[in-house]
Amino acid sequence: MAEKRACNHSCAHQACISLVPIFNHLEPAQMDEIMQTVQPGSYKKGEVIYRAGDQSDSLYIVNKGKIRIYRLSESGKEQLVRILNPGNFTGELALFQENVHEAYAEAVVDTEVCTIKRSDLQEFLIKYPSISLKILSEFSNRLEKSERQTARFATERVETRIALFLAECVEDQDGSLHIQLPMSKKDLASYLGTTPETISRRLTAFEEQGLIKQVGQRKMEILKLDDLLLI
Amino acid sequence: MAEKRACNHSCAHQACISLVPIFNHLEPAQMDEIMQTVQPGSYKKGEVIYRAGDQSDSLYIVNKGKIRIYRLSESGKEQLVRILNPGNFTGELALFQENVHEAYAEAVVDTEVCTIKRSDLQEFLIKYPSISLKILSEFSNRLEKSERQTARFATERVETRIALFLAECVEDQDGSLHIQLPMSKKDLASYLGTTPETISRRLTAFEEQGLIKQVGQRKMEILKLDDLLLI
DNA sequence: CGACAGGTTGACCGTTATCAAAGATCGTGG
DNA sequence: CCACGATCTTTGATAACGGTCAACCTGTCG
Repeated sequence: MAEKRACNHSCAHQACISLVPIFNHLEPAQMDEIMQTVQPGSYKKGEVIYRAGDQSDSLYIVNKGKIRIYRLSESGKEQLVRILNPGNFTGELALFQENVHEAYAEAVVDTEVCTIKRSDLQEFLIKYPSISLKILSEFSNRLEKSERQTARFATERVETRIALFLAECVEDQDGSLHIQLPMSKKDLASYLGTTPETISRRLTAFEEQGLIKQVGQRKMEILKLDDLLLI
Repeated sequence: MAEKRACNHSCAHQACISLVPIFNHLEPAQMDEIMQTVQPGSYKKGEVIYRAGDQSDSLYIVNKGKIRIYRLSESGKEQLVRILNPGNFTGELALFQENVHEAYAEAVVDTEVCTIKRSDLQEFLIKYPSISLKILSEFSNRLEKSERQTARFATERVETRIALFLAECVEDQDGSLHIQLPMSKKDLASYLGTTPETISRRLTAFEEQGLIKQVGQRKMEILKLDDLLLI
C-alpha cells in the first residue's frame, strides 16, 4: 500500500475512489482491491463520453473537471439532467438494466475520470453486498430528487421553480446568504425547463422587488429568502 | 409447504409475494421464508396508507385493489406520481434513506396489501443479496422513467405529453390500436401536469384531426399513431 | 331516482416562449 | 497582454399556449 501511495504520477487517479460515497465505507484492503481494477480516462472540453443509444459497460467516476449529463426529448429538445463534479459518478443506470444509455455525457472542461468495468463492479457487488446497499441508498436519493423535480415541473410556474432552485443553492457566509450558480444561466434554463431570456427577466424582477442582489454573472446575494419562497 | 397452500382463507394474501419481480426469482423455500414475515392489511376506498412526513417502516405490496401515489408540491398543488396495481409495491424509497415519506399513498378502491417490516426486509437483503440486485434493477428502471418524465415536462408542450402518454398505453387488439386509460382524466391531468379541461380539449382536437376515436370515458382507438407522435 | 363527482365547453387573460438585436464576458491565439 | 470571436446574457416586442372561472352536461352509484 505504501508502495502505491508513493506511485503518485501513475496512480493518483485512483484517489477519487475514496471520494465516492458508495465505496468510502470499505476497509482499506477492499478499497485497494477496487482501485486495482480502475482504469483512468481523460476527455477534452466538449468531448462526448457516452451518448444515448450507446452500449453501456462502465461506471465513470469524475476525478477532475466537470461533466454535463443531458437528454434529448422525443421532439429533439435538450434538457440538462445534472452536472457532475469530482467524486460524482455516472453510467450506473445502464449497468443494472437495459445496458443502453438514454442520456448524453459530455465534458464541460478538460476532465479526468476513473472507470470501473461492468463485470468488475458486478463481482464486487456480490463479494461486498454493502456496496449494493450504498448504491440502493444513492438511488433512493436520486429517485426522491427526480420525483420531486418532476412534481415541481408538473405544478409550479417557472418563476417558482427558479426561486426554489436559488433557495437550494444558498450558502451562508458570515450571516449573509450567498449564491454561486453551479452552471451558466443557459444551462440553468435547460435544467429548469425554461429559456435563458426568462431566467434573465425573472432574476431582474426579483432584484427589482428587493429579494436578491445580483453580483456579476454567476453570483448573487439573497436579501429576503422567506419572501422569495412565497412566490 | 403443502400445509400452507391448503390454508387458503388465512394465507391467500401471501400469494402476492410471488407476483413481485424483486422476489419471484427466489427458491420456493426462500419465498416461503419471506411469506412467513408478511403481514396483511386492508384499506377502504379513500383511506390514506401513508402521508408525507410519516415515519417509514414497511414495504407495501398491493394484493388487490389500486393505490394512488401523489405528492404535494411546495405551493400545495397535487401531482399524481403513479398508480399501483396488484403486484406493485411502494414504501421502498424511505426504507433506504431518510425513513420519512415524501409522498402520499391512498387507496383508490378497497385495497388489500401485504406489508414487510423494514427490519425483516433488511435481514433478507443481507441473507439473499440477489434481492438487492433486483431492487437495484427496479430502481434503475424507475430512475430512467422518472428522468425521462422530467425531461418531457421540461421540453414538451402539454399536447405532446398527452400524445406520448397515449402512445405508451396502446395495446394491439386484432390489428387495431386500443387504449384503456389506467386512471380518470382528472388523475391523468394531475399526472401530466395539466388540467382536466386541457385534456378534454386536446383529446377532442385529436379526434377532430382524425387521429383518435374516443369510445366512452376511458377508452379510445388510435387511428393514426404515426401522426399522433409527430405532434 | 337523485346526488355528486367527473367531464365538457366557452370566454378570457396571464405567463412564458419566440424572434430579433444589442451588450457583456470568456477563452484563445497572436 | 491585448484583441478578437464565439458564446452567453440582456432587453424589447409580440403572440400563443394553456390555466382559470363558470356553466352545463353526463355517467355512476347508492
